[in-house]
Amino acid sequence: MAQNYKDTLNLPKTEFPMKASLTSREPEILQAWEETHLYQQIQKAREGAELFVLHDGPPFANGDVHMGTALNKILKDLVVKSKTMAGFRAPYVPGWDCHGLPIEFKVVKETRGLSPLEVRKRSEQFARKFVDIQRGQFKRLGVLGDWERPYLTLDPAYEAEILRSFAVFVEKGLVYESKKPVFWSTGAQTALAVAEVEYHDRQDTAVYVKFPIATGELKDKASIVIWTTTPWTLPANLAIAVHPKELYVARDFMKDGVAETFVLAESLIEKFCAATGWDPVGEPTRSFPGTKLEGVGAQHPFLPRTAIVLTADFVTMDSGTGAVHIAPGHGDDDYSLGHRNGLPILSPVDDHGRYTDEAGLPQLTGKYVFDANADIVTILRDAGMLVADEVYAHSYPYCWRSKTPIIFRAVEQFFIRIDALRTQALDAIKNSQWLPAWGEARISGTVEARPDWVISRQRSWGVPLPVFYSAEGAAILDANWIRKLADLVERLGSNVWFEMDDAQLARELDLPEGTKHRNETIDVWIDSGVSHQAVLAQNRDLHNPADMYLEATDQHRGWFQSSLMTSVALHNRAPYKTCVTHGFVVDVDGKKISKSSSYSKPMDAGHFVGKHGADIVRLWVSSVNYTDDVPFSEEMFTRLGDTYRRIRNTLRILLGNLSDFDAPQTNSGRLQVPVEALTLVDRWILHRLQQVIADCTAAYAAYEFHKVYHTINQFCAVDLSSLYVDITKDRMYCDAVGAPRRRGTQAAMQQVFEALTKLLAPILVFTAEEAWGYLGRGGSIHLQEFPQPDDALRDEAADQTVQELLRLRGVIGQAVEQARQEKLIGNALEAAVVLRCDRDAIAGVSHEEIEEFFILSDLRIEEGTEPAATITKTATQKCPRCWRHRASVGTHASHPELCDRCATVVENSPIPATA
RNA sequence: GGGCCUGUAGCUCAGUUGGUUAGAGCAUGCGCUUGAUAAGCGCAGGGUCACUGGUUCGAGCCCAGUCAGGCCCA
Repeated sequence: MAQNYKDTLNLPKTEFPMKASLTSREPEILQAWEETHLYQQIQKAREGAELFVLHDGPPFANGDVHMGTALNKILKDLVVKSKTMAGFRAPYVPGWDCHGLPIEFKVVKETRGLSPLEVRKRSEQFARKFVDIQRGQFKRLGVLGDWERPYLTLDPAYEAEILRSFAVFVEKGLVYESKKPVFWSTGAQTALAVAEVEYHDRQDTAVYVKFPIATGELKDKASIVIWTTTPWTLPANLAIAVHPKELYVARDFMKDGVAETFVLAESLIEKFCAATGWDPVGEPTRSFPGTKLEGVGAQHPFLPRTAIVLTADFVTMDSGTGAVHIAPGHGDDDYSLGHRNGLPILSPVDDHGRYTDEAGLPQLTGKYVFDANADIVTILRDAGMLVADEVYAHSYPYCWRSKTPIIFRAVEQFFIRIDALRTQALDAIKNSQWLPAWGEARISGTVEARPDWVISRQRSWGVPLPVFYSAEGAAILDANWIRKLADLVERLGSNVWFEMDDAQLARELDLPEGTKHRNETIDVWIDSGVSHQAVLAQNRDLHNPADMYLEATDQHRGWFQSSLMTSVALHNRAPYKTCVTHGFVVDVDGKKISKSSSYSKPMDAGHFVGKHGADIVRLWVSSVNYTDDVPFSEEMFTRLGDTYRRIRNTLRILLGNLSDFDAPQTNSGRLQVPVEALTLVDRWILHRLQQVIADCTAAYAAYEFHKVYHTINQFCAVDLSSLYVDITKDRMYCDAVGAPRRRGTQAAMQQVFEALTKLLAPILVFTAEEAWGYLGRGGSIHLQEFPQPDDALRDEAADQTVQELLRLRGVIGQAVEQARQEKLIGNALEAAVVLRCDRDAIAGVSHEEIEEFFILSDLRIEEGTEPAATITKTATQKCPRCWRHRASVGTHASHPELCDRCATVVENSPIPATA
């Protein structure tokens, strides 16, 4: 019988499904966006609005989009979408870094023995393939942008801008040539990248060699002993390095009746003796720190030259003598130490790894250095400079291609003078905003410390290094020639450099006859580093400098810096106003993801999009504080699914409650009912909504997306779901359809729904769009602007009163809970509650509203200081329509079962046809 | 080894210029509801604020060190 009354209720009605089915619904929405050209629509809608340019740092076009890439791209999209909804014109032009070793390496690995031109053609195919793959994956994440016109560093027009920028560097005298050691394959006669080196076990002759001290206090009295596993590098020795703080001694040693005074690290004496058979004799001498040796000259063991003693932190005490043989032409540390101290680069070895005349050993000229090791040992022994030799087993780098041991060899490289830019760069850093603020210290640190920038690469897949050579072989850096080349490249692509022979190219560029060129390329960090010039300055929709760069923290040394340097060189300012950084994706234990094998596969973003949907991935991004490392786990995704469902159901119940409310089709934002006509809870929820709007828009403006997430989550779970929606159920369901207080609540809900959907739109791009569609307003939510807090809807008094009521609600809740435990009542609507409290605190709220607020049937309020509630079972009858136990049940003649409110409603409303 | 950074409930986050008993949501447990129902509501448990020492009347917050973790160097 009671069932009959269900049909007289205004239950929520909506087609908005409870189940999200994101994995199938998102692609449909995506398709609709494509068909309606949503991105273009948005740009058009913001025409003339203030411009905000987030410049995309180009990811490498290799591999699938993983969670780290997704994090970065979604953060960028959150910025772009929130700026757009804040009223800015925020175009987003995505880009890809297409040149460089990671791609070339994969191509060369697949097919070996390709010509440079073939390598280039295959690399381009490879890059374009992954541009397409990644583009699809980024779009699937809900990232909106100019996907049809991205920037690619391999575009001829882009390449031309790289060359034109290079021309400016040349013009300003920033580019110079010098030698620098690189991994060199003597088998393949080419420079190698770290990735092309593999390590094999190998036995070499290690030697202890003495360098008689030739200057200072110990002149002619002692010899510094060095240890090396590469005797062949000794002809290139120019210095000896000692640690500045470690202790050294000058001490007598004896072997086979011969006594000598050696200088070496005190802590290594024992090992030295064990390895060489020399024994210390005489009194231990006083030790002294390495700095004391600084500047001392020592005679080269077999060449007429003096090696200078330098101090260096890289000297370790794990092996050798604590005195390190330095050959600036044959080692990285050696090079930088030599460079800092003004030593020349001596690298007397040819492409095949054979000594040249420069080695100063005519009898060995032309000999392969690894074969010459034995000769060097002999020379040392004959000269009386060999302290000891030993067979030494170690792991040694080999060329992965020719399987020959590699050598460190200095070859001509081109550099950019950082010293000429450093001061201006540091100023530019100060003039930019860094988020978080410590980013400034971090990039300043790297800029202060960085050495000159090596910009030449002995590789094929890149923009040609625009250096020409005279017939005599002298390098020519000419800005005008480079500009001519840039024009040619813009027309025909950079392959011309590799396709044309010297004569052809000279003719094409109108260069002197006999001008030659080589197959070297520019460091790819220049490619992406000039994107401000090649993209921001070229695209009329954008501007330079950008408002924001947003990348992971490793880019302080990477793109943030390379872009800064090139921009300072070109314009003497930073290419960005603000740099935002985010951390890396780490697992639950805060460990690097790649180290945890369990995540090796599912780290692809596609895995999670396919399993949970892009909106969940986006919700993850929004939920974390990205300035730290970003935690990630399966559990988090489960939790996020819960949060998502809570938000979705909140939107759904609001829509359901609004089904019979005539939403205005045009003007949004206007409350449909005068505020004064609203009940307390309505005024309160509108007040809360203004706070939520203010908090969320402020959080968006500060790029603190996790605050948006938490604010909305809290608002949905507490204010709306457990309070407002729950409290207003009675009036929404049971009041007459057109009852003023019901309409008032709908007006408030309308406000809440609209604001909530808009505030969610940058994060839950698909769900917000879907929900927006049910409002019947038409168009995409992404064309809308954020709501603004309306002071007329703020109501501190209502908030105060509700805070008081919530305190009392807690007291009642506990009492009701206890009554339930005691089986006194089941449902709280069966309870008769006597509440003792300070009546003044809730003065002005009608008894009816208070009962409704507490969701009670039978409440009596008595005056008291300390709030307390006592529960008994109510004596009144249950109204089968509204389920409240009311004294008025049975008083109505035509509907004796009903309470007076319900009886009136039923009497005055036509029973729906379905009944 | 150096530079920069992080460390608050099982998870994600709050925690104002140091000032009562460190908060929220989710998760967990126990109930209620079956008119948001592969939903909703209530109540409860859960923290040596990484650790150690210091400054202070008082420290999650300030200082030093240790441990753990991240990025970049070496």
